[in-house]
Amino acid sequence: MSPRPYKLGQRQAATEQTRTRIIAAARDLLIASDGFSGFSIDAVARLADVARMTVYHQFGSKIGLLEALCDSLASSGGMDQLASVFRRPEPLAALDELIKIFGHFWQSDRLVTRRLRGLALLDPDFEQVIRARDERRRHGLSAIIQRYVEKPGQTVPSTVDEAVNVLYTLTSFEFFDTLAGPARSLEDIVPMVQQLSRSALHLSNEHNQKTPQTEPNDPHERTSIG
Amino acid sequence: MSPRPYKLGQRQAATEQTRTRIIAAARDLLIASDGFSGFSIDAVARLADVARMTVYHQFGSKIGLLEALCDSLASSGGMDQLASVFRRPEPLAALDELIKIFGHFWQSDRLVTRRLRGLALLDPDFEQVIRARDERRRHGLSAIIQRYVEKPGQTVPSTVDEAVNVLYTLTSFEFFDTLAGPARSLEDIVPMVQQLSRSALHLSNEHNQKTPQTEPNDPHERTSIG
DNA sequence: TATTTAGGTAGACTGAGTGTATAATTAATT
DNA sequence: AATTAATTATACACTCAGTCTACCTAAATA
Repeated sequence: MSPRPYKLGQRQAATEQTRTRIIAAARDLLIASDGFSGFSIDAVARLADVARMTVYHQFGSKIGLLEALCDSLASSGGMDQLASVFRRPEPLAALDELIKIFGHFWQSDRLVTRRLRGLALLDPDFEQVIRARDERRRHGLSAIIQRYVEKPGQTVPSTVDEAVNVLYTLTSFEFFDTLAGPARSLEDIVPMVQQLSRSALHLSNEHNQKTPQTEPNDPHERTSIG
Repeated sequence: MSPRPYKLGQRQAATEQTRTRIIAAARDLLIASDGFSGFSIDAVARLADVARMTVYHQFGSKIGLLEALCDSLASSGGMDQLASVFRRPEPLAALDELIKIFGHFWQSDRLVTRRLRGLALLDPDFEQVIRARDERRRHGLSAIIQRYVEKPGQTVPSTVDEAVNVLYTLTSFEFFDTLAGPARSLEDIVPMVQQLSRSALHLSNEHNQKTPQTEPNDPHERTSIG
């Protein structure tokens, strides 16, 4: 009755290869197929040359497969380089590099990422998968900005949260993707995002007090740095 | 054989009411249901208290129904107020008001809009519906910025396109939605977007020449307005 | 009033897709 | 040689989109 101990040794390699082949097929299908139609477990299995049941056996469900695809994209998209960002002593240089790294990441599988994020807007389960990863970016930005405000010590914590939130938005995939549009390469817009982020930081420093909800009818308000 | 001429008079009112009821049901279902699952023609028909065939008869397909929902949202979301924007003589005031109007629009049916835009990322047919509307916003921004640069006459057209593109991104639903997050009301972030847009405009004016692709290792680069 | 038109309905049907269950196959492990 | 786990083949229940046909009904027309 008691199950005999069993370690898969050589078999694990074959299993990993099967999983990799299925994930690659899922990625290819998301790129090739028109949108999300045409992306089915059946089509993935056919493209990966495995039985449909194997996909379910390895990933449990469609969402499970796409979650594994997310992991795969993060590994191959240079997300591991993020560790070097937090070793930089200068916060603004770290911010610039973080923007650059994420620019490359968003670009590396832009179509696939777009589809995955579209699905996250429609499926609450999958939304949590994406949100968890986004929150890691927010946490990284928070660490950078914390060190940034520690030097002059001029900003209150609530304003720090606001600044982090703006940077979080400016470094989102959606911002990169919309800004790049159909023509601009994502590498071309990295400097734009970097400059916008600097501007946002300066704005956060200026407005330690809440701006009153005035009518925006006066275009002559001072916006330059005093 | 030749069909007798037929004008629907009283019947048109009843038909309009049916369409309105179906669209309202679709909107409610997108809000209530978990994501996009649970949104089916059958569910919409049941909630609107019509036969499933009636939905197909009126809207042709699921995409057709959602396209009609887009029209309905634009009507009820205050998009008609955009006409007053372009009558403003001062471009920057017009920009501020455009941002304000879109802020209210994005907020008015935020969940529904999010689902619709998520679907647009997955379905190429529906993507064109959304893209066409977004391009109208770009066109409006372009008109404003054209008048803005006519006064000092300092910026070259290619830079105008870049400035319009940045403003297009800053006024996108995705930017508002990400910036607002779960806690901030969209009305609270309208001033942020307005200030970021001003900053982006100033950056566009400063950088008529392309910035070289340097390593972002120097955090002491001048970023203030000289 | 009789006829025509068109919106709305009912029901059946195809086709595709997800997810589950069960048993059989195969190869590595014990 | 027995066991374990991956993979497979097959069948099943269920949902959904979209199409088709026939029908009912009320308004419009002659």
